[in-house]
Amino acid sequence: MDKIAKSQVQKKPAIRGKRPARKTPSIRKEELVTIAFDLFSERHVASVTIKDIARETGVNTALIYYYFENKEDLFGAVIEFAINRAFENFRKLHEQHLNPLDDLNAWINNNIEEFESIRKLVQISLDYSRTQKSIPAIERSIRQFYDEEVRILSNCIRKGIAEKTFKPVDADEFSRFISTYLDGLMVHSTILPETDLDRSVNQLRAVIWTMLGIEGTPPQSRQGSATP
Amino acid sequence: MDKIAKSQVQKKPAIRGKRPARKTPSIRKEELVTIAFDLFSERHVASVTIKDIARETGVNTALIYYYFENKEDLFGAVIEFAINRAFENFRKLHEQHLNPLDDLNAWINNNIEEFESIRKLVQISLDYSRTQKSIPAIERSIRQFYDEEVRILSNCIRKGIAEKTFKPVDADEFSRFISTYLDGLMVHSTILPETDLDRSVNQLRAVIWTMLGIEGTPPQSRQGSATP
DNA sequence: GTCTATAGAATGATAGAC
DNA sequence: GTCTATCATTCTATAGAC
Repeated sequence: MDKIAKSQVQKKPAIRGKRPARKTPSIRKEELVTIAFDLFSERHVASVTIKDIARETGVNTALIYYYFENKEDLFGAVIEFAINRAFENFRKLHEQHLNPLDDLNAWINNNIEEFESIRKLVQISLDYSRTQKSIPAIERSIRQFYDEEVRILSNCIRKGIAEKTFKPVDADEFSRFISTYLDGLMVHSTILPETDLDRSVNQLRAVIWTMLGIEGTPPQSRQGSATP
Repeated sequence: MDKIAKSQVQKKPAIRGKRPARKTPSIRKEELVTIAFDLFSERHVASVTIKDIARETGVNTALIYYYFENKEDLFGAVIEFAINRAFENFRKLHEQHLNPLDDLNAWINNNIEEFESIRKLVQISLDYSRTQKSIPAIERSIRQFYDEEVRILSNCIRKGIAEKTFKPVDADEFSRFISTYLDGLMVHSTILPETDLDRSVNQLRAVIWTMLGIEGTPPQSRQGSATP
């Protein structure tokens, strides 16, 4: 319900020429959730005030309460939004079924490309978890997110093992291991901003390649190097 | 300065029989920091009120301001406390130099034993990092903590490689990898409380053993199993 | 839909008695 | 050292005009 998609930018022919800022409910709601998402991931929920969100969005405080019951409600919408977006990405991985090795590479690359947005999601999930509040729907979503991420990888590894491309390992267990490492990387890059992501991911690849007994060296990622 | 050690429970012969709660400054300060540490790791700094800390400690709000300038000052003291405690643990690992394999096991076991307290430290460091506030001393401490943790492990691995017990790997890189995974495990166990720690650590051992080409199966940890 | 204005409820922090 | 009392500020949330 209440889908938030960044595409539809239909501006609705201005119901009356009265006020300039008037927007379609869905658009405005999307805007608020998006901005709140960024703020909540940068700072903790309790540190972000309704005023901050209003200011950043360029609207009045009261408007937020027109769209959301209260701050907690908005927070819930933000988590839901972030998880839905993550799931949309997973779909991409589901569709293309190449060979296990290419699938594996696609999975890793997806994690690199989406690193920032996954990092934010993880951070917010972490904040949510430390709330004593329990919202079953949210908890289910978070769990599903992790399950799905691991499931895709696990399937790919299992397939590779079946066709003897990979050495036999416990696919579920090893997938969870990889997923956990990536979470660690997200924490690291927050605590120590100088963390070299490419290097860390290459190290991960080295481990995966060894564990799965893949021939040859894994593809290296090297994005921006300051000194050539 | 202002060492906080949980041992010295000297109650100081009650300066005057006037009030029952009166305590030595260092004792009281330690008490406040310890309790604040627990609260700050369970919930975010901004979600923990001075009143919460006062109530939990069994003192009045004003007393906190007798020992600390303000909330931020207390937060700083808490991080410092947590890091110092972590360093004390490292010392233990520095002293006993057995063979590389035993040292490696000792390092892993230390991480299991201290898991909860390290998890709290990481969580608080993460919270600190999201503050725009920059306290150089704190930042240095956090960095030192990670460096030291990795350095101990790296030395051990390097030694093992030198005496041909371990296969040659980039010791620094691989140590950082392990440290990152453990951070991930901490996040995981917070977000998904049902996370099986023993299992996750065993999986880590499996990876380490393979990467370092260690003969035989790694020691398994199995603490409490519900169904036998 | 969006804003102005403001109520009502914490919260961080201080003055001063004991 | 520790407490009582209280202030100033900040923040969530609402009522009501446009």
